[in-house]
Amino acid sequence: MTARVLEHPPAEEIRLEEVLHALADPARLEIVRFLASSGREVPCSAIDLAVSKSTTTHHYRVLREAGVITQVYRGTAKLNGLRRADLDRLFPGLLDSVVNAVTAPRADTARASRPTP
Amino acid sequence: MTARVLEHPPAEEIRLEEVLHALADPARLEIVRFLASSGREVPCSAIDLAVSKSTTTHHYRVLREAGVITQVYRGTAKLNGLRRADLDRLFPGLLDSVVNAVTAPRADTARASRPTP
DNA sequence: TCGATAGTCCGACGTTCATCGGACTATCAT
DNA sequence: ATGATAGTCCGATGAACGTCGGACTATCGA
Repeated sequence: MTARVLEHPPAEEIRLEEVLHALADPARLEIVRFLASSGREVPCSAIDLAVSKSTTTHHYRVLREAGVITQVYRGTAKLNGLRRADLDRLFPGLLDSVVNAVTAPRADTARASRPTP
Repeated sequence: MTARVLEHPPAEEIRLEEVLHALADPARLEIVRFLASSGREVPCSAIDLAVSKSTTTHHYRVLREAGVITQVYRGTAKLNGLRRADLDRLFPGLLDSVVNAVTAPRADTARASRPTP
């Protein structure tokens, strides 16, 4: 059918509050860290999140709509990449500080086991 | 005269996600920026937020419980200060990047609107 | 003591959020 | 075509959030 094109906010419309909100979730932070460390575009399935498939889709959309990542269809997959250049220009140092931050072990213990489909 | 003491999370318990969430609100971001630029402790009333008094209290509490600010009673006032040392040690560069970020660039400079991955 | 000042606490209300299962669509390889 | 793979869309649900007014407490100065 139609080429499935995904909406991305132009760099000028990326808002700090939205970026911070997007980064303020453990699953999304994990995605961003993975993308930052891998340095390339990866499909959603490359990152094993502890949530269901629909929730995963939701988190990627939040990141894309906040301007944190790009998403491009490629075959049945969808490649996700960090918008590092845009973010580094708009908010210098932010991405690095978030990615490099050493996170303390969470007091909250039992991690929900991933639902079995 | 009960010494009204406020609970602050020890530095080891400050979690990045909570800090990001605390910073992801316009009112709270304004508070943090004010504190960062003033470089000293100021009472709540020093920052004129566009919300009610009870909402203001709420925002300061969120910041304190996330480990972003300190709050100390002094007379009828309550002095708020940035936990810059703790934050800079735990998440180097984060505070500076958030405080120095230029927010809301206008659309009149709209050139290329394609994301740069 | 009294008033003014500074902030807290307490419901309440509507919104947004993260999460899920399940049905669905799109693409590729065979 | 068929099946496998990858992700989307659609309600729904319960929790968290931002917001408010208003009554309340604590402190200070006159």
